[in-house]
Amino acid sequence: MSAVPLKDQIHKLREDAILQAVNELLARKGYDAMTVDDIAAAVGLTKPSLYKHFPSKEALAAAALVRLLDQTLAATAAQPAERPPVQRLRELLRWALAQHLRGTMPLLPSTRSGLRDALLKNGAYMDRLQAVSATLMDWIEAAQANGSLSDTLPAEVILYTLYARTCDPVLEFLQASGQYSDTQVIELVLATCFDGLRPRTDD
Amino acid sequence: MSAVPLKDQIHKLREDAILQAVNELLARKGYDAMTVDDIAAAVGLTKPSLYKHFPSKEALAAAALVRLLDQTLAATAAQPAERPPVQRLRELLRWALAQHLRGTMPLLPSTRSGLRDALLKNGAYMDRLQAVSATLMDWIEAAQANGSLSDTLPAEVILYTLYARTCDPVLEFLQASGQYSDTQVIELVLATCFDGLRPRTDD
DNA sequence: GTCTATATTGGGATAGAC
DNA sequence: GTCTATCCCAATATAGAC
Repeated sequence: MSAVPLKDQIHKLREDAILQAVNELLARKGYDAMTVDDIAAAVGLTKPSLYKHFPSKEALAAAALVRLLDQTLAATAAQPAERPPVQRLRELLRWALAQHLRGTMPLLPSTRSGLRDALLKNGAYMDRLQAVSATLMDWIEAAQANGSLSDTLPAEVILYTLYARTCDPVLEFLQASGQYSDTQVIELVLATCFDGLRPRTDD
Repeated sequence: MSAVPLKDQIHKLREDAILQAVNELLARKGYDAMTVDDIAAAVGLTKPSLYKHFPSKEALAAAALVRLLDQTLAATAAQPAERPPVQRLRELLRWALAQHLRGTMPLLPSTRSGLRDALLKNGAYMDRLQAVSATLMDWIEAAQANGSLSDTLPAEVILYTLYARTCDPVLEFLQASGQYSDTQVIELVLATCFDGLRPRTDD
């Protein structure tokens, strides 16, 4: 157990604040529209100082997304093992939707952001994405096995669908309409995702 | 019946080809990453020539989206009136998803594209969006009334959900996985949208 | 490791010839 | 109404002083 030098702790805290700001900017403006000046202003630095911490805009965004995936991993680990798998999935999506509404969830998939190629080559990012996916796939297959998720859908279709809901524009539409509380928006999206648009005669 | 001058017909055809190219580029790269040079190259012109047809990049994108909404209106009008409303909605979504997979459906909502504000001030665009929405809302309410769509969901939540599915990243994920034909991808997304992820004990 | 000042490039838009 | 050549600004990135 070596003591962590105070200097490094401060350094870590500062970088964490930077990455948090990046995530919020990514959520609000997207990668292309977000400028490095935006980030610097948000965190109270100047551009060259930022470049002392991170070598490029891409690296900033990648590090911010890695941080987000770490938070996601923590959120999965926080799910009680005794909870039924479909409930764990539902709770995790609820958590992600809440992040989205709070403006701290950048639109992950966003195929056409120039960022995508860089992420695919980023080992730290891909490792964590793989880890999250593996956990979710376990839950999905368990839920299918016990009849609480459709087993006519391939598991990966369910996985992708859950990822996609995380950055569903419906959230912003409903929030912008001003007719629903954040909680109501989340429950509505959860309902359309798990129950579909057609009426349920069961349950 | 006044004859349309040949010159105007040619002009119309050329502008239509331009807008088609814009829609494909919007679908593939998104508004920010799409350059006016890209458009010019795709349609075999140079940049200044493009600017003779349209005054700005924003105007190009807006006109392309108006064209898309016109096609959407035509697709709604093509739905047989005797078909049940939920079937009309399903067919229309099927049509839109096919457009998306063919690479001709730009991601409409995309909140954070600088384009959004311009569109909100664009009368031609907003009129058509309003027209499409009005038709869909009629269908949705009719489907809720006859019990084929959930009436516990507000109609506008269903409307927004259908719009959102149109640019669902799940489509590209599944297509990229290479495991499914385009038809299968469409049917999978239709199923998750209308039936949800939980199993159906009915039907 | 922060700043001021600057290099450089990509890309939207235009001038002016034909 | 198409082209070549150019303007110009925004934004990434860096030099160099402190």
